[in-house]
Amino acid sequence: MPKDDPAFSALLRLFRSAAWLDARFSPELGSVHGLALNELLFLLQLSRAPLQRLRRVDLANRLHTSQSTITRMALPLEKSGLVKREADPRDARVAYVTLTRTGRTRIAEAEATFRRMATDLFRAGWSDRDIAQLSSLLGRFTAILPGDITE
Amino acid sequence: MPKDDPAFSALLRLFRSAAWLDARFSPELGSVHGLALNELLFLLQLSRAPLQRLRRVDLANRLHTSQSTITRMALPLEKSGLVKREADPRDARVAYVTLTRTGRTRIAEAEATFRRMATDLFRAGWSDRDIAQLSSLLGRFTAILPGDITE
DNA sequence: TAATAATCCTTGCGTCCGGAAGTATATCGG
DNA sequence: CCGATATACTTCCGGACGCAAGGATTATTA
Repeated sequence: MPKDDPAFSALLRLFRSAAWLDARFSPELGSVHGLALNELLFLLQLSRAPLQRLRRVDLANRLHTSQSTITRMALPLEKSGLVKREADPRDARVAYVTLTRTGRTRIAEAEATFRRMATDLFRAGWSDRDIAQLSSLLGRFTAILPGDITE
Repeated sequence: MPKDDPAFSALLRLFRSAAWLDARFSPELGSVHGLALNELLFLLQLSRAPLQRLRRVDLANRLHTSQSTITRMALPLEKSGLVKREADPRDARVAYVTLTRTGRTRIAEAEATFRRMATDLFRAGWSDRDIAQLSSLLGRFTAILPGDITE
């Protein structure tokens, strides 16, 4: 067993951090806007997409989940009017998930509180340089992936 | 909407990275050692604990999951002999989860392949300094938490 | 000491998820 | 033009999870 293995510890800490942050943010996010973290990321992808819409396959790839999960997640969002179903005139197989006007305002509000939670998270003991560095390093993973939110 | 918000993008990228790495590592890990990623982290915690054992509550806190999940996860691991149940003579409420001898060898093997996957992950375009920096920055989150694997 | 509260674990229930199978449509090769 | 293959989506099924309730044991406090 290696004495010092930065790659190993970095990976472990990444998983631990994600699990911790998920457990920490989910309750507040759900109680404030009625959205699970997954749903926020779902809507965030749509808000960044051209025409505010995405095919279900692409959404699945961007969220690293299965197509069946997208189908199920879209249903309640449609029922609450945040999202609507659209057809593609060129290809009858695809069913776009499109952000509605109310969906846009809702995700804007949720994104605002999410940003506030993010800044609060780094308030204690993090310099601006630290945060930028962490974002940059993690960006090496996400840059490869489809749907990187670079703003 | 802020033009540049490093805290926001860092948090988003952290979640995206974790989801991607989970999807990437789980299949290989499962096929090679018959262990899910959660089970690997489960056993890893035990292997680092004094006497190779932990109370179920502590295990739940370290893995950021519920007690009922620990109860259910322990069952198949007991059946395959990687883990056994132990009582505390001082407190009849606790039921330790203890790593068995076969469990020790199994987690050692799985940890080895996990380390190899970790180094492979950073092979392209990452300097040793980058990896150490990422590990250090993420360590600020995990250092607060119980069960930090610092080796 | 006795009642109350706190802790540890398990079980039941509802929810969410991934993979396989099924349906519909599009594309490719002859 | 037509069969074969590929793609997009949905549905079904089994597994994994969190929460709330319950049972057992320990700690606290009057």
